Amino acid sequence: MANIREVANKAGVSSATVSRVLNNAHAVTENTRQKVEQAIKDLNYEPSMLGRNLRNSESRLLLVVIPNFSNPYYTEIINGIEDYSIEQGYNILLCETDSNPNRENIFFNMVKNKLADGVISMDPTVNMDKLQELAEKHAIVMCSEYDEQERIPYVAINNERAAYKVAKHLIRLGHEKIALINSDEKFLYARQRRKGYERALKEFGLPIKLEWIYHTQGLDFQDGSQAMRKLLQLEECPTAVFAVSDTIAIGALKEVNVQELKVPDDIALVGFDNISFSNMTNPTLTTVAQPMYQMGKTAASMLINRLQGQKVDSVVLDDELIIRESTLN
Amino acid sequence: MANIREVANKAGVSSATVSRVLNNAHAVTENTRQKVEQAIKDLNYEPSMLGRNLRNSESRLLLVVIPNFSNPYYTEIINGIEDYSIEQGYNILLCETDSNPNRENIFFNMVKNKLADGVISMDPTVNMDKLQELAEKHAIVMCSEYDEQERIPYVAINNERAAYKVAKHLIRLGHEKIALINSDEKFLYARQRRKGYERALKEFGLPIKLEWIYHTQGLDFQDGSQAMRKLLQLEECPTAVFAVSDTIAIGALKEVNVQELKVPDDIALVGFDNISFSNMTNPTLTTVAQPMYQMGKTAASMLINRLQGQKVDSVVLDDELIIRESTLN
DNA sequence: GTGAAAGCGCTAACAA
DNA sequence: TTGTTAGCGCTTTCAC
Repeated sequence: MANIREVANKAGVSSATVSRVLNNAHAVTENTRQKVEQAIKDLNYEPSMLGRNLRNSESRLLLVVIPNFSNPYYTEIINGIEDYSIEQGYNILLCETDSNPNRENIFFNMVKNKLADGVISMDPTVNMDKLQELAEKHAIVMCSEYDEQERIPYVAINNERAAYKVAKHLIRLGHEKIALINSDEKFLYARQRRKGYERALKEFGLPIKLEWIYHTQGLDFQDGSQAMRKLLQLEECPTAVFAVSDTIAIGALKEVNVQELKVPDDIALVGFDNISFSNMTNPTLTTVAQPMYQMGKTAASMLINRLQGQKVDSVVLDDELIIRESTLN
Repeated sequence: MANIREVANKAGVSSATVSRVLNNAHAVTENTRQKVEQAIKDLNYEPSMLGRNLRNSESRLLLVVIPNFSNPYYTEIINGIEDYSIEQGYNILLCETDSNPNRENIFFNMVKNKLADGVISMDPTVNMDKLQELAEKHAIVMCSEYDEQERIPYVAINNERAAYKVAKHLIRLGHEKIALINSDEKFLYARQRRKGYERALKEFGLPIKLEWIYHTQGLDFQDGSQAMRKLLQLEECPTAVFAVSDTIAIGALKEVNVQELKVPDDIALVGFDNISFSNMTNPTLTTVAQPMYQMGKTAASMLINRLQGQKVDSVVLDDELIIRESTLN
């Protein structure tokens, strides 16, 4: 692969001039420009990003950190991030931590090493202290999950309000025994959604029973199935279940089917995230849609603005309750 | 952020020695090593990948090209690729083409630009000629889909045989009217799976009816629903359907449910890929499991071996028919 | 408008 | 064992 000097030689100019042509600098005669462009074509030249990036000390690579590829929740967000980034001349490096601190370290080092310019973190299991430390010297934006002390700009929805809406929807349908399948409350979103759930129950004078609040280990289908199994074993069985993720809700739905009960007749069910599968289950799943693509785009634009020296503020977007068969009367 | 010279100054050695310490070269006294390591700590130094990569003219970044994030088929493969790559000190850059030639170009340019060392292509819509051209100067491995002329090493399963097994399974259950929901036969895997399907039918003396072979536009749920709708409108309705992807099969299942028919009683159904959702549907879906994680690992190891100058050969792995409720008698 | 030269941070060949 | 030096490919002053 040819380098810039070979192009310069071939065109009979200096490498500085070639560089000017490459970067659309104005101070180049039309004539020289054409000679250079011809040489570039002849030699099939492609400028090396490595050299350029070293010189400019930027990589134009953005790190996107997620806990896990297999949660479809992230895919639309990533689409949004990627579309915006590519449009702005950045590429994204998708990093899966598996909630493993070692892998997290590898990725953070890439930023310290200048292999990436900034980070969009969507990992709720992230070590906030380390992220915070990184944020002192590097551009970081959080998406979905965020730092409660708001030291790092984020884009998210109002989880408390969304959960409140879900619970209220169930109450209006006449349910009085409403269970919550929550994930680990070490996650901010989990604490917030629980708050919203409890606020609605209180507001309508319903008791909050601890045995109706189940905490899963993870967000896999099995976690949902297991949770539902436990809830169905209770003496006083709930008539409605709100799961804080669609994957959990789908696992729960499976368990209801296995036990030959019916959704929504025996048990109403609500999920969260509106992943594409939630519309393919039988019955289809009532859920909360986050504006995922928009969140991704917003996160990317915040990060890139930040890299360009602007100060950016956090953004809270609107969610939407999508009512489907799993909560129809 | 400190650079290597500052560390060298602080430790009272030359930058070459610091470099030796960083790269675990043996020719360093324990004493010097300690001084250097202390200086590194004191200055909070992290070596710049940019400088290192330029010098070594490698990026230790591998491009993984997929058509679309939202097909869960790819997630396990990517896990395999990523685990192996990280273990070998490479990182992966996940690239979604959306089957858009422009985006494909962007990614290929990253290789030409030295921003990535090699490519694992899983995109069946890839422009084979361009990929072939790239392969002349760069390390490329294909995964799942491959070049029929075998000019580029690949890892895949035997699609013809897998489809044959599926059709035979349905025939043994007594089905004689077996439809195929295939994707576009511009894809090699689609042509191969059709061949296997037809071979089984022929072998058992069943006619191949063109109206029972439906071609979808894409691999989304809707494509499956639409295909099933058409098949159910036929005068002579099939009693079994083989869909070449789980996403299609799940869409098809949805349509069967909508029409208030029963799987497997009215229609038996088989998918392909064993995505995690295929075990969550009601009924659960019979499908073909590709050894996805293994495929990913294999593809990564082939690529890295290639980068290290070895010659690599294509690999064909074994698949497995997973029989679940959608084809139970 | 163009070229010469310096330097981004690192490693490797060679010398000592 | 360690240091000196050159150079990876590019951009950007500063001259001219």
